[in-house]
Amino acid sequence: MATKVTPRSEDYSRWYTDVVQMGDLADYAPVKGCMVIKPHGYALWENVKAGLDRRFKATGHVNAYFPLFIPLSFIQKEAAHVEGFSPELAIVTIGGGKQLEEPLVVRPTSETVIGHMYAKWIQSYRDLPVLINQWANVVRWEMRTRLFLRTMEFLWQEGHTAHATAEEAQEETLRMLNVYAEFAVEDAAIPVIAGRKSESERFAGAVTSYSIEAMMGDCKALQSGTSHFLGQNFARAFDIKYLDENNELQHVWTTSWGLSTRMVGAIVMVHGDDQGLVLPPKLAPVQLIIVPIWKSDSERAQVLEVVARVEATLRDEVRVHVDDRDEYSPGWKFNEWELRGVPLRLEIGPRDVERDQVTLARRDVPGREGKSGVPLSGLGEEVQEMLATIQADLYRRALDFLQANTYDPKDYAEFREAVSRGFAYSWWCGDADCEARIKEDTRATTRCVPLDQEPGRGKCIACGKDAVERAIFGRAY
RNA sequence: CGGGGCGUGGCGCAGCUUGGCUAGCGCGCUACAAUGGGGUUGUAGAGGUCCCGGGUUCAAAUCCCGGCGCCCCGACCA
Repeated sequence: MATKVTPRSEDYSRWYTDVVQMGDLADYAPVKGCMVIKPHGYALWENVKAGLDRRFKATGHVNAYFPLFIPLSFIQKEAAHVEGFSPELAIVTIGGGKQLEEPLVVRPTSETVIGHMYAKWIQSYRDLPVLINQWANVVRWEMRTRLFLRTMEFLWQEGHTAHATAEEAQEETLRMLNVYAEFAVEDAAIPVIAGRKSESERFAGAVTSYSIEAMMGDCKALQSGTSHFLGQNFARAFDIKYLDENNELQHVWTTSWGLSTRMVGAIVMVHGDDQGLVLPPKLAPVQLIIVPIWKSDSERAQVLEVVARVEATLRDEVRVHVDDRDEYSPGWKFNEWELRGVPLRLEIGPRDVERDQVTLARRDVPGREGKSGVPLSGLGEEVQEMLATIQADLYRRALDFLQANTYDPKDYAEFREAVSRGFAYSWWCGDADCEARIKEDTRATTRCVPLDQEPGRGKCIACGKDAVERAIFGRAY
C-alpha cells in the first residue's frame, strides 16, 4: 500500500478511494461492484446504526426482518415500482439445481414483501399504525459503482409504516426525514438540506419523496437519506385494508424511509483531508488513541504503568485504545491513526510521566497545533471537552463550506456558473421541462425543494415564469 | 453501454517501443542488532503460473490473434 493518500485537490476521486482503503474502512471484493466492509468500517457503520436505531425506538418503531427473496410477481404489482426497479434487479431462476416455477428477485427494497405481509396482519383500525423498521442488505445491479457511495449490494435500514389516514402518514414521513437530519447534524456533524424531491427524482411508487442532501468536499451533492409518502399506491397493489370505526373498509396509507452505508461515504467526503479520514467523535470507533513512548525497557515499564492508569480512568466514558505495539515507532503510529481518522491522540512519554502530564493532539487541527501539556488530574473532563469541541468544530466547518458554496444567482448565466462550482438556491416553476433543460445544459439536477424556506414569489431561473418555491440545484453523486 | 487506463512476488510499479544473460526496484514480510517525542537504520533472508488461451520464433513478460478481469470518466441509480 502506498504511504500517502492522493492529495484531495489533485484528484478528488482518487483521494476518496485512497482514504477509504488506507483508512482501513473497506476493500474491493472479488465480485465486480461489491466491497468488503472491514472491521474499522463496520465499527463505524455500527455506530451509525446505533445512533439511528436509538432514534427509531424513541419514535415508537420496532425492528423486524423480512426475507431476501421476493417473488418476481410482487415487484410487478405496482406499475411505477416495476418500471423503476426492473433494470437493476438480480433475479434467481435456479434453486437446488432446478428451474424455479417463479423467479425470485433479490430484494432491491422491501415495499412489496412487506406490503404483502401487512395485508395479512392488518384488519382493523386498532391494528394501526404499524411502525416497523428492518436492518438489511439489498441488491441493485448498478452500472457504475464506487466504494460505499454505490455498490451492488449495500447495507441499510428501511422503515415501513402503515397508517389510517393520509395526514398521519405524511406526518410520519416528515418525522423520519427529521430524524435523519438530526442524526446527520448531531452525530455525523454533516449539515444537510431537508426537502422535497421533484417528480423526476422521486422514488418509484411514491406520491412524494423527501431527502436530506449534503455537500461533499468537491461541492457535489449526495442524497444521504430518503423518506417517502407512498399514499395508497402499495395499499392498493397489495390490498392492505382495514375496517374503520364506522365499519367501512379502507386502504391504509403507507410510508417508507431509508438510510444506507452511503452515509459512511458522506462522512469520508465531508470531513476527510490529505492525511486521511477524519471521523466525528460521536461516530468514531476509537475516539482516543493512546500512544505510549519509550526508549528503554525501564522507561517502557514506567510509561505503560501510567498508561494503564490513564486508560482505566477514561475507559468508561471514552472509546479508548492503547497502541503499545513495540514494532512501530511513535511517528509511524501517529500517521497510522491519522489515516484511520481517530479524533484525538494522547501521547505519554518519559517527559510526561516525570511532569504528571500528557500530550493531546486533535486530528482535525493540522500540524502540531492543538497539542498541549495536560495535567493528569482532570484529564477525563479535558478529553470529554475536547471531543465535544472537535464534534462542534467539524460541523461548523462543514456548515461554513456549504454556505460558502451555495449561491443565489441573479440570472441564468450566473446560475450556470453557480452549479458548476456548488449549489444554486433558485426559484423554480416546478416544470419538469425546465429541470430537463438545466440538466442537459449544466449536468446539475434539482436536489430538493427545501422545506425550510420563506414563502414568497419569484421568477423561475430557467424559464422566467412565476415560481412559488426555490429549489437547490447541483451536480450529484 | 460508450470513452480512457491497467493486468509482472502480499501491495505499488519498472522492463515491452527495438524478443536474448539468473525478471528488477520501492514498500511490506521473516531473523538479529541498534533506534524510539512525526512513517528509524543496518545486516542477512523468504517470496514469481509475468491475467488466461492460441500463434510466430532457435528463443516471448516483450511481437500477432482471441478471451477474461479490474479501476477511472460519462448515461442510469441510495
